[in-house]
Amino acid sequence: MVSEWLTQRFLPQMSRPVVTRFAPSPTGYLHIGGARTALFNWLYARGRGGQFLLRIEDTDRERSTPEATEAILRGLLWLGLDWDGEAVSQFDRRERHAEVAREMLARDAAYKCFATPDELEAFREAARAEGRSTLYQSPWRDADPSSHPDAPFAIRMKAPRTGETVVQDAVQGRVRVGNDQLDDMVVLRSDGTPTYMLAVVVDDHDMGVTHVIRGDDHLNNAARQQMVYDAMGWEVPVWAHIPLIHGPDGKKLSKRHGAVGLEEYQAMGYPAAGLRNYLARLGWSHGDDEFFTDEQAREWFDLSGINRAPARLDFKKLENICGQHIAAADDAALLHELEEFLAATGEPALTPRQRDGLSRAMYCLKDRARTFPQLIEKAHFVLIDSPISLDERAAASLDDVSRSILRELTPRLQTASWSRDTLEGVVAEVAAAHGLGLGKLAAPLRAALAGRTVSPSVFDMMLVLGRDETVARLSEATA
RNA sequence: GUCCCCAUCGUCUAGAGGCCUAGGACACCGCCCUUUCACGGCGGCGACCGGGGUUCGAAUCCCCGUGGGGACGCCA
Repeated sequence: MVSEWLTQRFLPQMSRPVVTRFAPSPTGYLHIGGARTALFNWLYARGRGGQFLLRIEDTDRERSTPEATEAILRGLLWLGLDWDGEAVSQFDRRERHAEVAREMLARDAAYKCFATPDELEAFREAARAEGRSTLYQSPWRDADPSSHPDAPFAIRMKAPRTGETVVQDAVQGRVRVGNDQLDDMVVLRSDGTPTYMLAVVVDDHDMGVTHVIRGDDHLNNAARQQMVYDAMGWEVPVWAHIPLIHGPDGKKLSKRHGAVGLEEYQAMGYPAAGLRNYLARLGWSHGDDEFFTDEQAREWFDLSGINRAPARLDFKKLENICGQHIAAADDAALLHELEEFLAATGEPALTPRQRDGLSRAMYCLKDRARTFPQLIEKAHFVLIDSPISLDERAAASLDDVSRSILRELTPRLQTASWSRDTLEGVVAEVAAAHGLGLGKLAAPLRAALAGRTVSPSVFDMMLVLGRDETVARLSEATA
């Protein structure tokens, strides 16, 4: 029992060096679901010393745009998913696809179909109206070649009409499809261009792809595509059809759920490492592990850990994971990523002074933020210039009494040694002298230093700002 | 309509016949820590879709319902 399960899940994957691929069609932005598919392929290949390839499925000339291709590449790069070699253009390989179609014709695995698109449409309409199956059975399948008209034709696969096709899937298990459900799909259009069904198989074979990890909306297609592999005598890759990502309401992810394109996630300020972690964990698990590094993900990732049910996007959890990654990140790397975020969203770049301050403040900022905008918000005190403006609540906490106490504190800070212990001692003494708790004095101090009522610890701010700036802000606030 | 896939707390999930009084994480609610916001700590709430089998024993295996999703193009 167990050994059979092991055999089914693992055996096909053990023999060949792993080659995976991501094959998006460049008709828009990079979908967050597509990004996860890419991630799974990347994780699987990288975790096994294999190759991760990229192919742009641009055979639909109407809808494919170079801008969309650019957006996809940019998105993958931002997510940190590097591919091996050059991205392959499927359109560029159309001659090869046509060659395979002709080869299938020669092998009698395919035939010329002279039915026109109008005839097909009429057939489907009638079938639908009568409640019959819309699967098209071409009269040309068994027609005598000598009776062929001198007209444009499409090349159709000669699919078996009886029996069943079995798709052995690493995620879905053994999937059986009755051959009466499979029609003679077109592989080469009457204009001589290949269809997706043909191109995908030829390319995957030629590129040496061993594992096809893709959305389960392709599960049905796998049965059809196997016919092409069989017709050409090619080895069928390991299939792994992963469930799609759904919106928070369980419906197919769409615009109305908010962010769908990867670039929107970037613009919202999620760190790439956090998004990788979250996306990897969505529909895949390794025991109870929730927070992990890329190294761990590569080591742990396996097809057997992929769930079969669609998963819903949960922004709260995404934020939480991102917060953990920000907290765990190296200060310098985080600053660099923050600057890239600023650039990507069209924000003004940091001044040298701001970068310097941020770099010194990072230690007390990063365990409080889940996204880059939050990080920037927390860093407000170090980003602003004198004279600093107070928001309404900060202004309210700087009343006359507070100001007079701060005026008393200022000269003492001018002579105190600039360490946390000393600063805490000095502030505590001044507070105590007025019969106040630390909290009472911290509020106006915070207002004076940050112009707000929410900020990092007042002592962290003083340490980051330094004596001169601290004293300057206090003098300014009490003037 | 036909075919395919799926089904554990609100969400992501652990679970491979006895380790399950069903575990973890996020969210939510308390309390603690605390100079604010956060972090953190402790605790609480909270699920095996329904019905039949199989078995000494079922979240786990089988069947039927139900509910979701996907596919049915000379789109990809």
